[in-house]
Amino acid sequence: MISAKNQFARNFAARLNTYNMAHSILIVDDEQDILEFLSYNLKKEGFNVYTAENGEEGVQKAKDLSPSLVLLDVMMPTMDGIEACQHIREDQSISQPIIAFLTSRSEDYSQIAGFEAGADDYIAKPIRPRLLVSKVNSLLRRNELNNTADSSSLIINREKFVVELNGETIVLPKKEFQLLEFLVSRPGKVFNREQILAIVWGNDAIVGERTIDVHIRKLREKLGNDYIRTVKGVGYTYNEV
Amino acid sequence: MISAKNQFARNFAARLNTYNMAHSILIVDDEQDILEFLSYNLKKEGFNVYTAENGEEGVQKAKDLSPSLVLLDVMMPTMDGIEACQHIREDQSISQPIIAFLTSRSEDYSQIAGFEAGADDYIAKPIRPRLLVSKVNSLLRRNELNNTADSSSLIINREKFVVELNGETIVLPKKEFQLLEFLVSRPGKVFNREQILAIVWGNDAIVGERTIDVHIRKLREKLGNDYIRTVKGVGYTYNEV
DNA sequence: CAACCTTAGGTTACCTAAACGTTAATAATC
DNA sequence: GATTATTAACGTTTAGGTAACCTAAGGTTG
Repeated sequence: MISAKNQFARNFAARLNTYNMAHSILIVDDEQDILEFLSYNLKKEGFNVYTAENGEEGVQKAKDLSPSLVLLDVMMPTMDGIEACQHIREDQSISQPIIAFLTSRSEDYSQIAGFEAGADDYIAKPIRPRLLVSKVNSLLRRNELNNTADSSSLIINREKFVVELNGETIVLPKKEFQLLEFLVSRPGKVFNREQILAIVWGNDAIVGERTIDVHIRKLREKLGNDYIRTVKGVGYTYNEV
Repeated sequence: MISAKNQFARNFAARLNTYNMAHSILIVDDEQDILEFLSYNLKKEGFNVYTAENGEEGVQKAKDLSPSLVLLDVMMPTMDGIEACQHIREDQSISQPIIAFLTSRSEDYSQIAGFEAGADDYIAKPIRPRLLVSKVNSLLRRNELNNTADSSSLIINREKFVVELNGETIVLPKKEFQLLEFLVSRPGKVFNREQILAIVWGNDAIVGERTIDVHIRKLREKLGNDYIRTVKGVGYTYNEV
């Protein structure tokens, strides 16, 4: 039997997927067999996969195809991954994708340089398919929440793990951050307690009813009372002021 | 209207200027065919390439042309590479370039002597074009990173494994330095333990969880408590004060 | 329409365990 | 042999959870 929590979590995830209609991923690597290996594994998961064989081509395709995620090999001829990453990050006409590097061990400089160049994460070679897929999913999921969050004066900065409200930076503990992130993911939508528990606390977590209230209260304490509205008997919703 | 391709071409060219074309490289070697081979491959990448056929000429051209990088053959008549390197390093009127030696395999002594003379790296013969290019890029990038005096008062000197904080020079052991270097690569970004381990310790290293904490503590001991922020359950981040 | 309940959520203070900090001793490295 | 890295053991902090109680909204009843 599927629990109500599980059910909701799956529905919610499904809906997120529908919105972006099968994410597209661009893989940039000069080695043909790695391209094929990654392609195969990601296509199997239902992603739209594109490939490029060097940095230059990668930047061009990032521009043309607007992928959600770019997997960049560091070592490449013509234009290496770090340079390509810089180009992508600096080009305003490119709808900024998530960028993850593919690195072999002992590429000391390049790894740090990679983050400095604006990468979000890295994936270490040799690549294990399962880990790849789970990492890719987690990266993409993070992006969905990010994208919907910047319409108001409240900016959720997942990278820095802080919230910016009217120019003021607020540091939040993990759970409070996640709860706010979830509510903000759909401004105006009222989430019931069951849904909040399923997403923020996880399908299996068993916490009391008051727990949510307390976290809501702490958020209100920090943000002001106007952002999170209680709909009695239904749930909570985030509203722009 | 400007086509996407045109647009890209212009952006791309502009960036080549910033990243590559600004760099000039001086190659010093007595063998004509090696000069040509290296020249060809580096010119193809858009670098400004100059050549010299012995140490004396190399020092002179380093002075006249102010290259960003000098590739020095070790074994040369008239004045060998190590001597030339010393001359370049000692001459205050030369805007100090990055110096890399070209060495044949198992010239162990010369490599050590080379570093003593002030070299930054060495490149082993026989030289593979791809590796050459990526190494050259990496060296030039390292230099750029070095010169990028961060907006804050913390300056990382990768050469000397030293950090300058408010004018004060702090000597850091390797691991502490690497950890700090990594965190500073993206001020504000919260790195989780997995990422820290992978980049600073290497993909395969298996060290205990407390190891990171201890190094963080040592850094805080030396820098003060305000620079590295803990995000409980998430990771660490470097923040300018 | 008072007075009374009922219900859902708000508030506070407190407890606990996980996560992190610290120290010192040992191992590795240079 | 000295410096640096790692580990283990223990101390500390704090985020997260809970219980107990409070309050407000709204419904019910005489």
